[in-house]
Amino acid sequence: MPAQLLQSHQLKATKQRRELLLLMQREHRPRTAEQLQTKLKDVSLATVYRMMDDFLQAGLVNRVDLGHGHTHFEYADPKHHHHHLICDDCGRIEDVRVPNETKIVLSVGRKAKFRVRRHALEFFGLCSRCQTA
Amino acid sequence: MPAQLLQSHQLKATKQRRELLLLMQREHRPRTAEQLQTKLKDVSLATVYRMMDDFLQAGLVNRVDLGHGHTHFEYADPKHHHHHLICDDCGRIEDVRVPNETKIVLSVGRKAKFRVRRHALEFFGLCSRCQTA
DNA sequence: TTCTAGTTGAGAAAGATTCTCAATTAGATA
DNA sequence: TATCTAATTGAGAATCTTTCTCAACTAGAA
Ligand SMILES: [Mn+2]
Ligand SMILES: [Mn+2]
Ligand SMILES: [Zn+2]
Ligand SMILES: [Zn+2]
Repeated sequence: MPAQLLQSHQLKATKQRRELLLLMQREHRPRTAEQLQTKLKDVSLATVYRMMDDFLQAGLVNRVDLGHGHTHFEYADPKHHHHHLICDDCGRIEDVRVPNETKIVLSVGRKAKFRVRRHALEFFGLCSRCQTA
Repeated sequence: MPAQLLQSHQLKATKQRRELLLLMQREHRPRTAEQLQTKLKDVSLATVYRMMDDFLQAGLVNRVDLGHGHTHFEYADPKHHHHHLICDDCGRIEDVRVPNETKIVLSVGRKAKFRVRRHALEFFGLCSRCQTA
């Protein structure tokens, strides 16, 4: 599947790209370039970053800023669009869906005459466990 | 005003902090540490970063990720909470308010039993000028 | 099988942010 | 007002993340 998905975006289906895309589909969690490289073995870190640029352009992955000082990447499954709740205390990351998000985004864009192509949204605070503690 | 605002947050009202806070209140636009330092003169870049940490903790400023590879900071005026529309083409940045945002954020937090303390939201795409061109 | 534009590895380079530590200072106290 | 001390700052080194360079390699077209 990764091979065809890559080619449908005009990307050569190299071994490295197929492996990275498959890995990200399996993980479906925000990961740093370094974390991904570790699980890939035999792929240069520079190549991970380069592939990530390609995937971002193709819309296959999203950039996620968890406020850790380095970028995280996550597979962009259009069927499971979501955002994140990030605990300031324990660092736990939960996925969350925002009701009526599509409508909200469309209305914001329409009002400003801005064609919204993508958006980034994260919530920071205290997860349920850390609130009680 | 900056002096009292600082002290109300348990921050010593040093010359550097007063100047930086005043500058950010005037600019009310996302700025990098370096851009701010340039306008301050006689303040070390390390100090700008340190003050930014203090201000972030106090909730006086927000971190803004415009996707430029470095962090921007913006004065957090509670009376003018807003987000940004960032043009992929020309880089223009527009402020935008999201209707019923407070309600949406509260409902997301309630549903997940997560105490949301802050959130980051940016929209990327094409501004009105770049759509026609 | 051949050809070539696109891709990759390895390490250097570039940038951004943090750290170290001696010198300075805000503001509490006498 | 003068003194004292913990907090803050400047300068540059250090660290960390991301990008760049360029020679070697390969996907996929012919
Ligand atoms: Mn997720
Ligand atoms: Mn703004
Ligand atoms: Zn937590
Ligand atoms: Zn534009």
